[in-house]
Amino acid sequence: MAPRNRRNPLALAVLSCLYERPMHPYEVAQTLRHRVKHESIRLNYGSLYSVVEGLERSGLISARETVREGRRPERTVYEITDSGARELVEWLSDLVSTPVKEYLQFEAALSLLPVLAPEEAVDLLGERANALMVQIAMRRGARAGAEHQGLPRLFTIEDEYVEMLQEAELDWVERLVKEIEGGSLEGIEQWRAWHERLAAGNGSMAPSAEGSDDDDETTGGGTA
Amino acid sequence: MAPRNRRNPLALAVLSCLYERPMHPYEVAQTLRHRVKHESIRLNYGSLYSVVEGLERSGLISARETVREGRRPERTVYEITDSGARELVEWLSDLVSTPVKEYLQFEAALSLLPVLAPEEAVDLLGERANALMVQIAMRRGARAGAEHQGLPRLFTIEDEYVEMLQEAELDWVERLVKEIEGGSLEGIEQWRAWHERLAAGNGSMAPSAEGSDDDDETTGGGTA
DNA sequence: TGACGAATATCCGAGATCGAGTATTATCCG
DNA sequence: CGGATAATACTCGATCTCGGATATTCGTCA
Repeated sequence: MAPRNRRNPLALAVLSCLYERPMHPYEVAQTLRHRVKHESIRLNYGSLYSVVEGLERSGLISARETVREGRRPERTVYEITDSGARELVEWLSDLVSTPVKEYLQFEAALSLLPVLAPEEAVDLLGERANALMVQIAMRRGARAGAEHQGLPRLFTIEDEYVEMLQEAELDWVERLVKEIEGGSLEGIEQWRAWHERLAAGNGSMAPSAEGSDDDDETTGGGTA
Repeated sequence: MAPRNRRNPLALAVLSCLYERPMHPYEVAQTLRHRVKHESIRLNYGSLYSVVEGLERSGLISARETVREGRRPERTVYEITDSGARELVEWLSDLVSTPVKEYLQFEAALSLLPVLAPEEAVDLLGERANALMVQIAMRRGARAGAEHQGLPRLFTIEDEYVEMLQEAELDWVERLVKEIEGGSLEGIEQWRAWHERLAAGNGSMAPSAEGSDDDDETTGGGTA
């Protein structure tokens, strides 16, 4: 009973399905698809089967039977165990109650933004803002149009969360663009200066701000 | 020259460091640490060296020399190639201009929220709200207190982004709690009803809302 | 001076992840 | 009725990821 690895939320989704009733892995996938949970939880068959294997090894689920219909591949039906049900609730509670640090692609990009020229950055951020507007509109359309086939909000609450994040990001990006264009973003002079020197053929540039006065290499840097 | 895999942003960070000057991998790590970029870009030594290997295989960087000082392990110094510099700008531009779908842990949790009892959910969401307040306060404190050692905002813009996301989430979570408590969240009656039946010993519950009218479960009903 | 921890610099193997492949049956369409 | 497409149910191998070893040197404090 190796202590489970709580990295992949697909395992959590599998547990939650088997909590309802026993299923075979492919059926779990179908269920998640029908409920559109694969848009919040990464689901691909490669991972699914290894995740299921892992859950079995840890004693959180157990194979109940393997059926074969005609000459189609065997289906192994799994059921959740008591410790599996406990793990489901514990893990889920943990995810709800405790924010974890996520490493977002856009965050990474922002952290290296000075590599791009300021005008470039403004254009690209503008593109992003447009894309976000489109995505938000589509999401709203999907929700309003189909009204989720009478599915109460509770069961698509994750969708509202993501929409709200996108809206917040859109606002922020638009403000950032204005700050760059208006020159009110601290550090923009250095940014412009470097890229002008770059354009003039002077190769070396440093996207960090060690140039001013105190060279704190090796000691200072950290925020304690 | 295998077409590079743009999954791990650490590769982007490596490129951006080597864009400034040639370095050996460990030095890249130091640089990123000093600039506190490891809080936006997942950095661990295991990945670093394999990422560097991959970049070399793809011709985006190349080993310039391997130095040995005393009897310490050899250090291989890498430099960026022309195609590496192009890839850096293209990749970064792409990340800035095009939002990608992120699979957030909290999103996953929300999508399975009905597994928990409503009162449980309220408590846990409250805990989350508190934790978020603490994190936001600490982040602000760190920024205001040290004023980033004179580091202009431009170079820590990713930090502002993350703070803004946390604030938005905090607001949203607080609103959600109120909606659950106030009973204004659509679907809450079913939620309560199921969990009351659960508590009364009736085992079977379905966290999806297929019970009312349209029943397309698993495309075939019972396969058993 | 010599013990001890921290820093330097890299490597390794177990496990996770992913997309593509396989083999069969059901469904549709004229 | 036959051929194309979709759906069913899983498998495989190549790559990626991570945490922890490894081996050396530096600083420091008694």
